[in-house]
Amino acid sequence: MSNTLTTKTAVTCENCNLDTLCLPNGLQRTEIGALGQLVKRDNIRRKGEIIYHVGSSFRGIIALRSGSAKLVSIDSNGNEIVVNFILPGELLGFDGLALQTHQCTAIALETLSFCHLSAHYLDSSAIDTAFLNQALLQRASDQFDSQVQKMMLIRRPAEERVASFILKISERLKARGYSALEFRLTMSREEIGNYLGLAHETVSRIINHFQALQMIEVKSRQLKIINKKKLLGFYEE
Amino acid sequence: MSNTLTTKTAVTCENCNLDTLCLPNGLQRTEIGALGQLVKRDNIRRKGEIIYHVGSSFRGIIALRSGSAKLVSIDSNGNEIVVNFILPGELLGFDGLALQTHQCTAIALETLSFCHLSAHYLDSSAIDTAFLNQALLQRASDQFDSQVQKMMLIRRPAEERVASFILKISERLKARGYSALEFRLTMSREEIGNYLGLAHETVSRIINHFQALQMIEVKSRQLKIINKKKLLGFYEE
DNA sequence: CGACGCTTTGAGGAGATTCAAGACACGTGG
DNA sequence: CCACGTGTCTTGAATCTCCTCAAAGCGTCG
Repeated sequence: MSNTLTTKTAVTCENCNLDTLCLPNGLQRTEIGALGQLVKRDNIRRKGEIIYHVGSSFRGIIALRSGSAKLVSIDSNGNEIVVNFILPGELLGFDGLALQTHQCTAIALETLSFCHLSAHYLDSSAIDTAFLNQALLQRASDQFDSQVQKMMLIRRPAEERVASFILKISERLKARGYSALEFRLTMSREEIGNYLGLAHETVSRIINHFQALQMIEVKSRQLKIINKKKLLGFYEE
Repeated sequence: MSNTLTTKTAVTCENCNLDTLCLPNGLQRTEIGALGQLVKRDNIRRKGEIIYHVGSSFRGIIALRSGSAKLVSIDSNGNEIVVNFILPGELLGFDGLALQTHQCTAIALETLSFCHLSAHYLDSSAIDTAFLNQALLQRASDQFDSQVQKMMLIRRPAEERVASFILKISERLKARGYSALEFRLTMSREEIGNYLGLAHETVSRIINHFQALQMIEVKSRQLKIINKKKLLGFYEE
């Protein structure tokens, strides 16, 4: 692994800059080292390519190292809904845990790289599984909490949903070391609308309305937050 | 525990009639016995009483033995939404797992009883925690899957949501040994509407519309499914 | 048996969708 | 480097679904 052609030095869990966000968070130093042995790195996908497909057997938990992805669910009529967007440092794959078969499809929104913690080791005792299981359980529950939060958001008026969406993306990017106030959306209006339960025209209208109100500046997918308080005010009244 | 005043013999995990639905499902006989030692039984709540409250510290996973409950989430503005309804044999409490603090409130819809697997033992090694952790992980993931399913449902037209709701309750009751075609709803129209993202008047209208179409028979909360195919047809076109 | 809460039913209105068309951005090839 | 084409984004107008408000009917429980 150390003789790659990249200019970077080999990345392990021990020196990964996402370690505080990713699964190792909370593990002992030695355990992180052990975990590092079990992880497959340097997986790459390009825009539109699939990370895993609905119905495929669960192969493990995935940690996004760079780039972004969307998690979509498809019902029996072929309706596709965006369950979540995944940013660097975030985990992916919990939809395959319960039934050992993925219930969703994960698709790259841009070029991305990810690490892969093989399912084989999730129930083996290669490392202190008690702690790892605990961590996984927490992450899985966290996914549940997020869905509940999203459910609450979907009940709110369209403008609140969009305001909240912008602010949440901002927060998540900030937590990962990116600018909180100026960033590029990697998903289309259509995908945002699908995620928020709105038509893409509605999303577009509201985003431009926010711009007219001096809350944000938008140019296509480039977004700049001008007045965070006003945005917050939309759903904290 | 065996010297209770009830007429039933003492219930343990080993002789509980919900064993195939509850957590022990898949455990070894001896492990079920061990698990039984850790469970607090005979907890009772009456209609409207709280099982656990949002913000309270996580004390463990709960298995509903009889009766039904609702799981509600409350946002910063005091808006209350019904996240889920819980039927006998179903598990509860996963909203407290990630942050060790409950994110939701669980409330009895009628008189109910439940078992309580103390959180203290979830990370101790009193029994084969590898297996139990695995089981818990699967249940937690299952909760996530359910929320994704619900998310998809909420995108559908109101009539589909109600049809799906009726059929899902029917299936869940059937799996627990109750009649699949005739049952009593333990929740109000208001609560159904809240759960499905509809006004209670809309729920009422649609239920009565279904009755006019000879799909169901309704008398207040008593419900009888007359034509399951027609109901299915509403969202499987 | 009376009161309260839940359910039903109707009318009107608001918010978001759908349909349609034009503007813009981006990647491709000349 | 620019022209072109495709897909994305914007904007407008008409429509529709579902909500809100209002009031009456029913059921349930003290």
